[in-house]
Amino acid sequence: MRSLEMTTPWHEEEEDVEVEDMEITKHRDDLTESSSDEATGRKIARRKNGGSASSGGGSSGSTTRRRKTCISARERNLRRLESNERERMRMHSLNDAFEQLREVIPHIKMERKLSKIETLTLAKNYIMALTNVICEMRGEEKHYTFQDVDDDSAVDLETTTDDNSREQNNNSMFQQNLESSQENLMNSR
DNA sequence: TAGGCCATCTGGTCCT
DNA sequence: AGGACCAGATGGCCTA
Repeated sequence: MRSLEMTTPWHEEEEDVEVEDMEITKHRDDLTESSSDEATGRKIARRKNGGSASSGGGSSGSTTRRRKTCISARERNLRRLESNERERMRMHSLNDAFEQLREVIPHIKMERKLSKIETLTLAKNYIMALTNVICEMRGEEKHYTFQDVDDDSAVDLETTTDDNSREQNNNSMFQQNLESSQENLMNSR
């Protein structure tokens, strides 16, 4: 478990807290304007308007002031903002990867896109199905069995019966797809 | 309205 | 030292 003790919260610097809040808001304005992603801009805008965005630990509303550190509060703010931007970019690239994964996983089309946990679960099942096909082609025993929905998935705890049946459909679709492509492969030889 | 999912911020820790 | 990664917190949106 992480320690909730913060060593040097960035707002507990030599400058007044309120001044720093103003500055961080200004920087967020800049980032919002420079961002090409509208959704990102909206999210940041929301943060500006409403959310405190304070995480657990030191930012619990304390207005105590401390005098120390070799870098200025302004510099610290700037680094925080740069760090936020990098983190946003990192999460965007992660989401891009999820999107690419969604595109290559055969699944029953839904009106809504697959959630992240669904995407990972389907990907796992697809890999298992592919592994089974390889085993079959080698004349080995299948590694995995698809019985209903697997029991250790977080999805299973939260999904409805419809979702469960959809996942079963997806699994059987894996099998059908793989069997037909297996036949094609055999025929082409 | 509750719950699921998500984006973002944030500070701590790890890695180069 | 600085960036990447991680996990907790928060609040918005959507759906049943």
